[in-house]
Amino acid sequence: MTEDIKRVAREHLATEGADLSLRAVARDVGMVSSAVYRYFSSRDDLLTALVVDAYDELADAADEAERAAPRRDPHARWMALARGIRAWSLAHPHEYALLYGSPVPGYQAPEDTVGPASRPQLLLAQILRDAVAGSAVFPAPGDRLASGLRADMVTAAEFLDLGDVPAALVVRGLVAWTQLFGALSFELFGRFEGGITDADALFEFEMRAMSDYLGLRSAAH
Amino acid sequence: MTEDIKRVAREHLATEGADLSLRAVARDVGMVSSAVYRYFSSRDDLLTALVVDAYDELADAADEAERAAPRRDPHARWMALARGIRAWSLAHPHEYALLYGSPVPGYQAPEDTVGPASRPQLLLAQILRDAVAGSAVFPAPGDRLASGLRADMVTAAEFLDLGDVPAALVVRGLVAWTQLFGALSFELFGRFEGGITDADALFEFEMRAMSDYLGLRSAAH
DNA sequence: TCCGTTACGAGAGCGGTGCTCTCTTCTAGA
DNA sequence: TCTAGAAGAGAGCACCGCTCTCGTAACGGA
Repeated sequence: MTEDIKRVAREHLATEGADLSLRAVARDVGMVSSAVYRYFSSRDDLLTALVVDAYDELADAADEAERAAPRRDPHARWMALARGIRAWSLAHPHEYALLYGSPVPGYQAPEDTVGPASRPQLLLAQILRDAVAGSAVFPAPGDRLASGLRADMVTAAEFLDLGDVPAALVVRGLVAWTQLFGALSFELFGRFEGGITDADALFEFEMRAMSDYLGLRSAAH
Repeated sequence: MTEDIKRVAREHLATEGADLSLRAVARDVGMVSSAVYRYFSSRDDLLTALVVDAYDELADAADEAERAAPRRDPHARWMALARGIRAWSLAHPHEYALLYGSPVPGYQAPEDTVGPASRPQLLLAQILRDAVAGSAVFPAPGDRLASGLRADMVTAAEFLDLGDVPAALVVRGLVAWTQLFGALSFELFGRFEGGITDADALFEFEMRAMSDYLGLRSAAH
């Protein structure tokens, strides 16, 4: 039953967006609204369940896309990861907005979303780790990091299990990650409406630029 | 009266966020909800007015910050612009979400927002134009642009009145712009909660990286 | 001065929302 | 067979956006 409600809610999410109505979902399931509260303690609770599912779906899709790239080619893996994330996001714009858009008013993402939320980042972390281990990354220039920034990067490196990845590369990974989701947000939230017609080409350019910025080596690049 | 309503609505926006209630605004103004409809034909109409105002405020703040930087130092101007945009955004998180966050469900930004929406971008355009005119930019490497992407950049260059700025630099400007707003969205939408403590330092690093990427020359850089 | 027009606001009401409370029914286990 | 608990129904509360009607006050022209 819980799965039934989530399924219908996902459909509503896909068509109407984040302002899904618990009553409408209940109607579609064939229940009265109060009955839904047997399974979800509130509308936010239902939303949280969808958020967690969406993170997992995104991570699965990205993981699968990334796995198709040759293991020893970090550039190809990065591009595959980025394309995989974008493909899922374009196919699920409302879910994307839920995950990476403005926070739903009055909705505070609870603790149990941070685990799933970090899964996509772990995929990039793994690429960087493998690249460093396999010497498939050009040595990062000696960026001077402010002490607070360096400390944050060390913490992040521990959290993401980035063994030998230097802090200077970690922060560059964060820059690339920011670029990726900035690009997706621009595209999905309609900021390209007036002007950009070839969003595919722009995205490819951006991700290639980030690959260069990360210093990822590639067989054919 | 219209200004009165907008003022109160802005206050509500600052405290509650995008789900502002027309009735609550009316109460605070001292009117009954139906009276508000004399001034705004719908809640979306009121929201649009706030959006336009917010774009203008942001552009004004960014413009003022940018003007404080030396005219012939494009790096300093870019950093000042970025810092100005960030400062306004941190001071007005809900407005930022309204402008650059996920689209409000069921709300379609009407035509009259595209003008104000392009104002901030024009500030970057001016920096690039001056930098090229004053030879204060390292020649952009010969990035190969896909034909569709090149065409889009030419169109954008016309729209933004970028005279001699080459397409390869225009697209880099777009990359930097994307990075800027990606960073702000991450910060403002709470994606830094677990880990980043020195957001200032990270932002400085990112914007400096983008300045390098753009090839902006600086007296002391 | 009188009258008609117009702007402005109040009020009731419609259908929708999230959520709570109470009540009934149904089912599984002792 | 009896009982405890789960599951759903229904009514109701306070809120929402929005529409319609009505009263009032101000103003301009004859």
